[in-house]
Amino acid sequence: MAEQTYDFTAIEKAWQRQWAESRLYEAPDQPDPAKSFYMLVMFAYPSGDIHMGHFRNYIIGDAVARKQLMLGKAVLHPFGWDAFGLPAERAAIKRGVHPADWTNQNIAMSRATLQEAGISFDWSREVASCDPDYYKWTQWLFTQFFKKGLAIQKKTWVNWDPIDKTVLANEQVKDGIAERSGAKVEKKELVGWYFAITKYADRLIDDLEQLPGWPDAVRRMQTEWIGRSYGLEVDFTVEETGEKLPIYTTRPDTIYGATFMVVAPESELIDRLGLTGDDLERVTAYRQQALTKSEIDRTAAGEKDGVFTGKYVINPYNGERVPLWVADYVLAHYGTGAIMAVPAHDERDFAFARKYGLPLKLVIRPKADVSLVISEMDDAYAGPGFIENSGQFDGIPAGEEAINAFSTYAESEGFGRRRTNFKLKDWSISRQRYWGCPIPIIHCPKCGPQAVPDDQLPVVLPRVESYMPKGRSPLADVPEFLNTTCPKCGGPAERDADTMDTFVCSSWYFLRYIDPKNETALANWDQVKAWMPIDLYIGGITHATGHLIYFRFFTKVLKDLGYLDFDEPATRLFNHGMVMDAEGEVMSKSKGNVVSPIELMRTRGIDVSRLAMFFTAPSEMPVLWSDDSVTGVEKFTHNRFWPLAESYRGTTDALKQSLSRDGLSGYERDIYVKLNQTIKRVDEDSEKLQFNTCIAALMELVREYDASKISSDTLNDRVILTAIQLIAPMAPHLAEELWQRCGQEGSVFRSAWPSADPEALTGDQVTIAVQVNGKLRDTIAVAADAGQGDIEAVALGSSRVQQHTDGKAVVKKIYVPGRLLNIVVKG
RNA sequence: GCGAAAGUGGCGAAAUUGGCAGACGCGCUGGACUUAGGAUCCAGUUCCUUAAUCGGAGUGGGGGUUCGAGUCCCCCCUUUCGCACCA
Repeated sequence: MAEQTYDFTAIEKAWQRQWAESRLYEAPDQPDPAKSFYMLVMFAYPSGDIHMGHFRNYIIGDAVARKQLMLGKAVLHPFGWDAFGLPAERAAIKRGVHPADWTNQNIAMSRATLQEAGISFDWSREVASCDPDYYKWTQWLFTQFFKKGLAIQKKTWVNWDPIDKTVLANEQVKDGIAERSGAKVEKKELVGWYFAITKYADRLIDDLEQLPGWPDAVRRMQTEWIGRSYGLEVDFTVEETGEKLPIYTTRPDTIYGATFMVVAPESELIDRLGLTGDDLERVTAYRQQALTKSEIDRTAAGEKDGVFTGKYVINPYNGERVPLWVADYVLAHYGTGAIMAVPAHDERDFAFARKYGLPLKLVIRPKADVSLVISEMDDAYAGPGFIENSGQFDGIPAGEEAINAFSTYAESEGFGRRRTNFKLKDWSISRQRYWGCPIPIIHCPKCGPQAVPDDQLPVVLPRVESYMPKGRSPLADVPEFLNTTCPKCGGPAERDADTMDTFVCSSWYFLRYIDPKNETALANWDQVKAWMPIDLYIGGITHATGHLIYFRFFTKVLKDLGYLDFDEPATRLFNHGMVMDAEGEVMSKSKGNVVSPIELMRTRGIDVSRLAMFFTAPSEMPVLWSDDSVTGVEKFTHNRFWPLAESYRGTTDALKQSLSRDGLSGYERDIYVKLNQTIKRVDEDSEKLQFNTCIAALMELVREYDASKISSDTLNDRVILTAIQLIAPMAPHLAEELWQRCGQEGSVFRSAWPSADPEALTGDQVTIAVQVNGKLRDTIAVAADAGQGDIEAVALGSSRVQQHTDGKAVVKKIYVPGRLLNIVVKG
């Protein structure tokens, strides 16, 4: 046979055409749930180019999807576009292209790239969140939430982005900086829509235990983000008026040590204090400057400041009178927006007390007979100990036991109650921007906010020509959109002019893939039950406390609404590592260090590019990409793997003929064992998404394979066909071509994934490491079935071993079957 | 500041989870074949010592548990990530 070189371009194009024609990757609508696999990668924001990070993400999912196909599963492996959002608007303003056109162009470009890359997406199920057929159901979900009281309108202090001129959710602000625009976030009081995610806070934490297939890091981050704490709400009272001022504390056992109380500047409690004169002036001035400070300036660790209100409050436990302060280190939205300050035992209160000369009072002694001395303290004491100076509670160990005693007392006296608090806030979803999903609410002056009836959905986003951010939604200036009639009374009414946070659109897209063209329902719920939950969800860890909480929340709501019968959307989550340049810098256009995957695939081949990415590091680790990474796998592919087909001998049914270790001898037996060891390694490591070692195992097999030493045609062909199957998930075009060249019928992806012959996983001989006192002294080759006695005899006969045992007494011998013998000597 | 994860050759990494450290690959060195080679093939490649074996050291540093530690425990150092006044 004339040697043929590996013409990857022709091969890759030809197979992509063939796969599309045979609709190999189209998923059935209603699979057998026991034999289905939902492989999901996070859908993409259509920025126009596919970078190395996308490429890595998608080839990992692709390899899994292909292996599952070979395992005989019905595989759903869809893709789509997270298509609403601010960058489209920015591009529109900058270049004068309408956001819809800009988005559609980018989708077309990105889709073409992914199709050229040969990823096994089922393109017949593609969705885009900006498509009215899609966002009709985003709106329908909103109305469902609204009817259940889970979409609520509130006036609250919000994160305001002064550059993008819109509200941001908590999850979109990092360190007081807006994630997208980079602006310092300001506080602003606004009316907007919220999803009542806090009602699900407990379940969102507790159900994480149902997710052993999720990385611990993500579960921990979510737990901390939701931030559950158990504490006590205690009513202090204003001395003059007797009005209740509740505080929240997780340490009620330190309440006798409260020497002042602090209220957040936003708190309306202050308005009810009846402040006058200097007090009013001072407090008002402080409140105003605190509120105009940006989030980052305000929360910057360091100096705390505040002002005295001139008022005093009474501690209900001991009747003590303590001063009431206003300070911005107390957060308005957490607990009651007010705290008791125990400077002796809380670091922050300590710092504040020192700054303003407020007194300290000790209520915990570290040991039963050792008290602290205030004048010697340069930090608060937050350690263990025993309660003191606290009347009837003295002597109780501080912490859980004391907290219980104090809490029970407050409840029985009626001035306090146990409460659970969360750091998680309700999800702010109103955005004062154009390019988003319209909120399907009609504001009627008589009937209040009304959900748009189902038969009037979708509320179509009108095509407007002005989308400059002005601090209120551009849709508010479109009378044809705005003016409508109330669905309840028929009177004149106005539509809500805000659009939804794009994270709403991405919280349910995985359901739409299952039945993307359904016009009468979000999806056929029977089909949803057959495919869901997602078997493997792959994406970056950046979404740990955003999207990955939101989509769990949506799933739980839909379960409560009776549409779903499961609590969690994805049983296994995998966060792939980042792709950076060779110096470890994040790739970005401004740095000019971007490597284009499409360029790489065109010059070196798709499969070689994939193998290079897989081989460089296990999937969860970061990759510092350099084109040098390609060299090794490229040589392997062209010079070692591709020529395998020429050694193929054309046995019929080489994969089905029976072969056994006992029926073979010499090299044939060795290569048969090696083949089965390789199957086992590739199978196990690919399950863990460790494709780097899968490739290493295949390299070893191919190097050891020598056709000239094999007389059995069946064995020879078995090795070749199996190797092709094992590499197929990682190098699909190459495998498909070789499969066909070896005369196999149909696609390699319809062939059965190899399983290892359990009788053929060990060779005839094993190498035993011989140690003396734990140090390696020799290795000996023995028959695989040799007993411990035989092995000890050989080991003790070794001169290298004797060198270290002569003249010494053997104390004991430790034998690890098939691996190691350790001889312990003394003297 | 709090929390978590990770530190293994010149480089990317492997190590059956407590059992031969460095598989596989890059790079490098030497050789073969070549008019030529940045192609291909073969051999070597943790460090020290050695002609080579032998021997010794070795998984960020220090201690510990164990017959045996990259792996488990304690204390440091460094890096990365997450949270960042949540009372």
